[in-house]
Amino acid sequence: MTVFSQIRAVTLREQVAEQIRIAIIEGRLKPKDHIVEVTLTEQLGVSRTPVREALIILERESLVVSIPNRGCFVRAFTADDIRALFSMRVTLENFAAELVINRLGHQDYDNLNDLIESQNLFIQQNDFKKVRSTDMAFHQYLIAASNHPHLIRNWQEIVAQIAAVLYLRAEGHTNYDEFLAIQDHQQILDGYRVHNLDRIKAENRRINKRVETECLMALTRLQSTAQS
Amino acid sequence: MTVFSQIRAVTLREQVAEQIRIAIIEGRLKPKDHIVEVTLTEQLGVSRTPVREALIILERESLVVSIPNRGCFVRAFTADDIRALFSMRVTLENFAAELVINRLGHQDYDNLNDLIESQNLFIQQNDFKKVRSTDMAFHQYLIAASNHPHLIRNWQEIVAQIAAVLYLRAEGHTNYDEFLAIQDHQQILDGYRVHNLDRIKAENRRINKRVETECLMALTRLQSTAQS
DNA sequence: GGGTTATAGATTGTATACAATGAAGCAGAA
DNA sequence: TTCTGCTTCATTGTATACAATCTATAACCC
Repeated sequence: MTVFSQIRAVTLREQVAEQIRIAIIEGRLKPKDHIVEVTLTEQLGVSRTPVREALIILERESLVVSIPNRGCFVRAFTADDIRALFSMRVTLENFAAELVINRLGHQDYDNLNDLIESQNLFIQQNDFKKVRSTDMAFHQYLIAASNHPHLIRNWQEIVAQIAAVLYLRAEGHTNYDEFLAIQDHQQILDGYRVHNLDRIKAENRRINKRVETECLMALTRLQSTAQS
Repeated sequence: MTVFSQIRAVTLREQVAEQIRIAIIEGRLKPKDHIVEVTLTEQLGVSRTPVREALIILERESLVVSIPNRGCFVRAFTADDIRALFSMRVTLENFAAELVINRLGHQDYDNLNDLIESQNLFIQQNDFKKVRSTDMAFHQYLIAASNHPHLIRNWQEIVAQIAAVLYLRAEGHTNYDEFLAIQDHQQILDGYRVHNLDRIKAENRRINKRVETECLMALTRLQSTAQS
């Protein structure tokens, strides 16, 4: 059918944006950090123009905050921000559920199940970077299946921001049960298998509430240690 | 209480973005139009840098499409795009309804009612520009009341895109009943007054479905005339 | 000392120059 | 004719220079 995949020119500004994005998500750039353009210029080996343009992109994604004539700062999330993020994520994922519940087939169920099993394996191997990405891939699969451009874009933005706060959980809430996520995903998959929309929605709410709580606890913990 | 309101420096790129945004929404820039940077440079009296940066912002808002080394083009909406826009708008407005239904008070009901009456007046005066902005203000009031940053941002993006296709309706579907919108708004307001969430959601679905249909009809009409 | 004003340094905002890319048209060969 | 390759031109991508702005520090006055 399709022999070749689309070729897309990738501009410098997008590469720069991706690098900064990853640095924020992985916590190498911390909240409130001042992002100085020339510093990135030197580290990335490009001129200021693509750096500036990348920062504009990231500002639109709410990963950085730009103050005119002052500069760019890594976004710091408040408790209210975290609550807003998760409430929006539930809204979007439940919308996705409505769209895809009658579109998924056996192949999809198998693919989703494979992701769950992979994640299980990675947990046992203590490879938490892959655990995170597989976890993400599970949710992304459902969102992508919606084929709804705005849903996909908005969800990705929200999730990137959540990822940026999740590193807080990793630092603060050191020892939480990774297998809970496995059970969560299985519950969701079962909901799709039996075409029970309400069950899926309830699961989404429950799961996101739990992760939200973990994030909030990590946040307060970090804030109290920052004061001392 | 607060004597002064916050002063916010406004950069050139934001002013440029706003001008282009309005031009697209008002239909002065038409879908598929090639936006050449130097042309805007001359018309706006600024250099290419802020123009470029403004175009990056608008690309993130999906009002223009940027192809590397080719340039920026005003977004052209397909039928699927329009359907996606309205389905997302319903999702967001229903989410807003959940958030604000128990927060609105008599003052809010009065404000919303004033907006409905103003719109009624503007219709009778045939001042359709004010009709549009008052219509928008009604919905915006409800969204803003949610105080949910992501909801507000996502909704504004969606609505800007809808506005960009609504001018199609104005051109294609010349004579539709402006008073329908008045009735719609009254239905929604009544729903809030009696705290009936399901009724509000159903109204939102119904209203957006109707406007979506009008947009789709206008789109097919314009496409058929474009061929001839 | 408390408070205001100058000054210096760093950083961002804007303008412009140069490099790279792609589209269109034309010429020539199969 | 139809395809290929070349050339030109318009336009975007990137780099850099200059202007405007802000922060902080120090000098100054009362």
